[in-house]
Amino acid sequence: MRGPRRDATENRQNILTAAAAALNEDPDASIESIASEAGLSRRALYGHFPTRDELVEAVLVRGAERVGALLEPIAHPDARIEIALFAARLWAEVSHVRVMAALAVRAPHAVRVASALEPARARLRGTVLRGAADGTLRADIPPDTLARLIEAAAIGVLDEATRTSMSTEEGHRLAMLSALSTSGLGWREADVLIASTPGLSAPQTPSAPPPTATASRATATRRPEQQ
Amino acid sequence: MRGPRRDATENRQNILTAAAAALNEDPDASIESIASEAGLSRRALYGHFPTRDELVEAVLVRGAERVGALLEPIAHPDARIEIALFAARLWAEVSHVRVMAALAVRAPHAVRVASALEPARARLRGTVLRGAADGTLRADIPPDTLARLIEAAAIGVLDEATRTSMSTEEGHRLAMLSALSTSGLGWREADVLIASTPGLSAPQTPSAPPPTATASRATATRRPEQQ
DNA sequence: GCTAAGTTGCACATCATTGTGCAACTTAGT
DNA sequence: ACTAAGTTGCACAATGATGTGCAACTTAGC
Repeated sequence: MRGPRRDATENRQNILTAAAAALNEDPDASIESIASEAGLSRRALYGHFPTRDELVEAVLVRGAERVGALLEPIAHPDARIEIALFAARLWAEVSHVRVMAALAVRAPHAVRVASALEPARARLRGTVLRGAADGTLRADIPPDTLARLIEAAAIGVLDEATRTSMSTEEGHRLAMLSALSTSGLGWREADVLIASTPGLSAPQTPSAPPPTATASRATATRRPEQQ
Repeated sequence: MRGPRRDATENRQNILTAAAAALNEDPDASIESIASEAGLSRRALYGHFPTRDELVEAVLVRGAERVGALLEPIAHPDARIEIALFAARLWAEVSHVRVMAALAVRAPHAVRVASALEPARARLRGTVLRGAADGTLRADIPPDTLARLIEAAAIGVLDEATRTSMSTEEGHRLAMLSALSTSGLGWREADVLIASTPGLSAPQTPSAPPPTATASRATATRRPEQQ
């Protein structure tokens, strides 16, 4: 009789995604707003997370894990293509990535975000390094710096995608183009590479195609009093 | 007998730059912290700005004006070069630009920042449009979008510059490279363009004495501090 | 249908921050 | 040296958000 209830653990996930959405549009979103977006009372949140900070932390870790897991299986002999694939996959996780990017700016969380993202970043650095070594990527910028610039460029696209409603295909393409351009490719090269490489042309998202972040808002306050 | 004192108006400037610096590392910096950074008491700030919001607003407007004024005189028949020049000038105003970028994310200020930056952005859009029309810039991304991506890329460099201490020369070069790459140039093209165009090669800061080679050690020297 | 897990609403303490009022002090400008 | 402009420090009210305690209620799982 003392097992944790099923709907409770599932609520925990709701809270996390609600928090991600809320923090996405305002990094200072209050517990209150997060709770209402999750369809719970403020008080109930404390049953799952003892502290706002721990909640944010959880969102962070979860996001970083997702991104990490998403990037991990990607591999390609051509560093350029691998980077394009990175960008493409990142696009599938727009909201998570943006939350982290937004929180990374806040002084208090900066360190945590950094450490949470480290694995994924290390991965990118590795790819950039390889590309610089075999001449497929630019050689005029130190690899470590270049890796961060690519990341920044990718996040730029994600921001842009959120600001203007952008179709999934368009975002997918832009993310790759941006990453490739920053990597040193001329725009024609980039276009050709994308067009001629099977697997880059279309966003093959089997799961859920994320349109553009947070859909529901405003009318909150209402809680699900189902049967 | 009733003229405003000289040191008071000069304190106002101190406050603004202090606020810029403080908000730069934490967009939520308290009045207290801003005051102490400016060397004044919290109470004294209210003698200059009635409200925290108005202070932030002032920082914003000032930053936007600076950037606007900085970009306004730039003109070049070649859109690519004009963009490189934009990036270069932006580099000279790192802190101001970064503050605005950081504040642009905050929900409350987003609109104001946007409108304050509008002139500068319009300028960039114009240049991108021209470049797209005459074939010097990429044609695979809608100009308006491209303009924002270039902006994002530039800010990415600025962030990177702030994170790692970066020499003035390095930052200058990176800012231009990043903008040009996003604009569609291949890295070799970009390098050649910069090298072959007089006026792009070095950060022409009349005030700061160019570090005479002796200083630069492995660990990059310092980054250009604002006034 | 029992029961513990989970939720709710409210009251309450705490805390950080903002913005004001006021008296005393210091300084710039004349 | 006189005076108004500016500054300081303190006290104080007002928020707004966080986190806790508690009693009552609802629901999932057995």
